[in-house]
Order: sequence, then C-alpha cells, then structure tokens
Amino acid sequence: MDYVNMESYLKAISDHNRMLILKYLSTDSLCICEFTELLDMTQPAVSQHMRKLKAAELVTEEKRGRWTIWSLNVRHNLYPMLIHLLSLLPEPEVTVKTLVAEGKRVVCD
Amino acid sequence: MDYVNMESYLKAISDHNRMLILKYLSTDSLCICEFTELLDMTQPAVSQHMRKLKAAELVTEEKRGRWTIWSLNVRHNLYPMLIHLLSLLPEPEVTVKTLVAEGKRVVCD
DNA sequence: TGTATAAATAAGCAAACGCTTATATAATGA
DNA sequence: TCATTATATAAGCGTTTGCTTATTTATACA
Repeated sequence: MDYVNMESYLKAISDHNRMLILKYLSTDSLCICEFTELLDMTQPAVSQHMRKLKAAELVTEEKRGRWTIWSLNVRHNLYPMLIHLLSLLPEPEVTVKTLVAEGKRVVCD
Repeated sequence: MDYVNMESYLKAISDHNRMLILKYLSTDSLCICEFTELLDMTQPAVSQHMRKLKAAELVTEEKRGRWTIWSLNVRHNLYPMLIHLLSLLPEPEVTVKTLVAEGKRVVCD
C-alpha cells in the first residue's frame, strides 16, 4: 500500500459520522433510510458519506428491491485494523434495537 | 476513546506528507530543518504539520540549543497501531542516510 | 396507470485544509 | 553587539469537505 492509497483510506474513516456508520455496519447490514434514523441526518448527506466509503472500498452495496443494503467490505486488507479501531469506540445511544422497537427496521426479502 | 478524539487522531495522520514525517520518525528523531530537506518542503509548511501532529499528541518535542528535536510519542494508546500502519508504507527515496552523506544531518549535544 | 418510497445526483455555501510569502522570536557565535 | 541560523506565527489564497435544498431516477404497489 502506497502513501496515496493510505491517505485515501484514512481520509475516508476520518469523520465522526462515517465512523458511526462503520460502527453500525460492524454488527448489521443497513440501508440509507435506516442511517437517516440512526444518525438523524438527511438522506443526501448519508448517501454522500456512503459514496466516499465505497470509493475507498470500505463498504459494499447490494440492491434489494427499492433498497440498497450496505455492508462492511470484509475483504479489505485493513479490515482487521478497522474492526480493532471500531472496538475502541463506544456503542452509539441510538441502536438498531431502537429501530426494531420503533418498527423502522427495514426487512426486505 | 470517543468519536471526536478518534476523528482528531485520524485526521492528523490522513495526509501523505504527515505520514512521511511519521515514517521518518519511526526510525529517527529529527528537527524541522532536516524535514525540509527530506520532504523538499518549506520550513513553515513543515512547522505547521508538526503543530498538527503535536495537537493530536502523535509526537513530542525537545528543545536542544537552537533546534527542536521531534520524536514519536511512544506513550500514545494507538502507538502500536500507528507503527503497524507505517510498516505497510514503503521506505521513502530520500532517507536520513542521504542527509548524512550530504553532511546535512544535524548533530546537537 | 398514477402515487409513494428509496436513493442518487447537482448546485451552492460556510468552514477547514495545505500551502505560500512575510515577519517575528529566540539561540549561537564571531 | 551584531549577523546568522532555527523555528514559530500571521495573513492570504485556491482547493476540499460536509452539509443544505432541489431535482432526478428507479422500484413497488394500489
């Protein structure tokens, strides 16, 4: 890995909202509309964060009906380090369980 | 470590010139004027990078006569991870050995 | 069909970034 | 004391970032 690649990778994770997104993705696969609830953020803002994470190959996406399901890219070289970093961060107050309790968890099959 | 701290830390290392600085520091303690040679960068530019690294507690400084000697902060929680990251990066073309060969290595005692 | 929902994209804007040049501060040594 | 050297700081400038609102694209379903 060269300096430019490393810079792109680190820049992609150097944002507290994107770290939150990655923290959520470390336990669940989620879609944009769920993140807007979890992060209390507008849909375009979330969408643009996902685009950055995708560009750095940190996440993968899968179309499912009208939803796009996002997951961590477990194949990335730095995936183990990322998991370690995320483990140092506290659990967010709003959790996926909150979504389920509010009936906002997306179920697509 | 909370999300804000982690963001500051990662932002501090998310720059290819600062990664180069850290790479150099992983094997030698150096002063600003040596970095201007190693990175082919102006003195204020280097000085401002060191200020950012210091603010994130990645480096420590020690005054020695008219020089300020900079070192990696080996006491930082994420120091082992930093060393691992730096180990993934290639050795720079211009090395401290080059400085020595050109008689530009600073010796202060 | 037509309407609702999910997501992407575009344009605009304030703030932060990385650099520049100019200047200030501080220590050295003739 | 005065010139030199090392570093820090200040102001300015073009680019990037993270958001906003508005719009577009695409899928689902009554």
